Amino acid sequence: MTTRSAPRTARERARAELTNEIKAVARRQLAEEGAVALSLRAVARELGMVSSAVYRYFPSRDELLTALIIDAYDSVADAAEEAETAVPRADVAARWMATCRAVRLWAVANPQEYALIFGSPIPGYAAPQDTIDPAARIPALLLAVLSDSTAAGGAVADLGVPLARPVRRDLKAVRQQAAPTLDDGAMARAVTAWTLLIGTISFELFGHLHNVIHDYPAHFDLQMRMMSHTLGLDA
Amino acid sequence: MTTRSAPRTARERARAELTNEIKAVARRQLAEEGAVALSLRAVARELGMVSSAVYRYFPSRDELLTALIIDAYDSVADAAEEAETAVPRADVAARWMATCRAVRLWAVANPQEYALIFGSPIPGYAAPQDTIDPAARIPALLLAVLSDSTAAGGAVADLGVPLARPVRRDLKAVRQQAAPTLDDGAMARAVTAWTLLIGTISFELFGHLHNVIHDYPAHFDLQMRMMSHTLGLDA
DNA sequence: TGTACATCAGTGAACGCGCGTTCACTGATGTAC
DNA sequence: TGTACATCAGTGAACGCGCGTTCACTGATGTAC
Repeated sequence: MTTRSAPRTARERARAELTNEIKAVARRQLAEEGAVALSLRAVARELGMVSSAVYRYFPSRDELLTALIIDAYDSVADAAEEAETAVPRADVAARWMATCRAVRLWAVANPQEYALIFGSPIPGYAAPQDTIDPAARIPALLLAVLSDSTAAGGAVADLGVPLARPVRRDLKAVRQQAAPTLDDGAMARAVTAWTLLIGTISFELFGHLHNVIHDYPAHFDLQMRMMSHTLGLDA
Repeated sequence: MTTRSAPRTARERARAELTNEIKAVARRQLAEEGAVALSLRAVARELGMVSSAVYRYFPSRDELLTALIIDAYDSVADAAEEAETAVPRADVAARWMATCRAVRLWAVANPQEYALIFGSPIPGYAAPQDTIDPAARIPALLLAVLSDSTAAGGAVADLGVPLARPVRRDLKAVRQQAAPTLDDGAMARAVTAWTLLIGTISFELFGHLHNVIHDYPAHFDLQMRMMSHTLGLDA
């Protein structure tokens, strides 16, 4: 939802609007057929323009895909941040649950966009650098909650296993960038939490719990609450 | 690796062989271009036959896909079972780690086949009933290890949160079918473990740990060992 | 404010490609007597 | 064992479809003087 400096001329305004319309139509078609079936020609058709006209806005199909991917990351992160911000700062467990639930609800409402960013990579498509920052917003949010928790005296459960040196090296780099107050154990648990959050949603949406779990929200809540306990958030 | 009753006539033998050849070529093309790009025509071309001839063996593209999916489930389950069987029965922690590592190694060696079964669903393709049994083999293996562990006195870590009724209902149904000796807590942890196993591998293969984790095997081992500890396997 | 030129959006035709599936057919393999 | 008929594998042409991308073009919008 980045609002850039307002376009001045009619031409600039029309261009910004059509760019968004193209993305909106593409998003709709994505929702129906999946990312791989996304076609510039179909988008153009639905907009009533000739297929070559779309090239004035996106130089190739991949660029359109990239735009959709960035929008999806921003969209889910917006939802998560909004939910998390509404919770009193001191209640770290509730902040964690609010974040998790917001991500799941967004995913259930936008399954193809979810698959676009968390499903199998699209063959032949290489994600450019621009996707990195938006992709990091939710992990950053989780680390912020965990940092606030440990600052308030919360402690993650003992790992029960030693940390190998290469792992410590990797965790150190992330910590320095995103959560300087967390120790190695908390960082390792944070990776677990992030993996489990997305893993649980993917299992639900990709059908791996079909005929096994029937009450998805209850299942999700339990898994995330267990994680909350392990992260020391309800202490 | 199901070896059926040996085909008798030359025609039957040729048919079985060509069926396998088609699958093998399809598997190779899958590895290169991904599931969505899989085309009957390309497979036929590579086999030097006319595209319509493939229809003698698979009545449609979807049927070929189904065959590949079932083979993939069986292939990864074979690898996991073989690794798990090689470990002394009493060492449940080692059996758990052997299973996890075997699944990851298979996935790393066969990323597109992994994506076929654990990635985003293919739009327009509905998995038939035949995939259910092969898909259940690895979860069954994990439940067997956990059952042996609790039978020997091992205990999963306290959940720290109560189990809602709908969740208990779902867990009960699975237990009755696959692990009658486990209690609700162990069942809930088993779902976590299965989710985390696949989630961790998906994060690695789908690029979500790119530039974050550099030593994937060490990262994977740590996560699975932490889980082993939580499951009470190293007690 | 008015004109001359530059920029840009959108058109329409074309290139070259690949796909799944059907169908009538030839010729080889298998089976029953 | 030998023949007559039935089954099956593979051919080749065709149907009808959609795709991404390029290119020379018209006409509208914007800008500099």
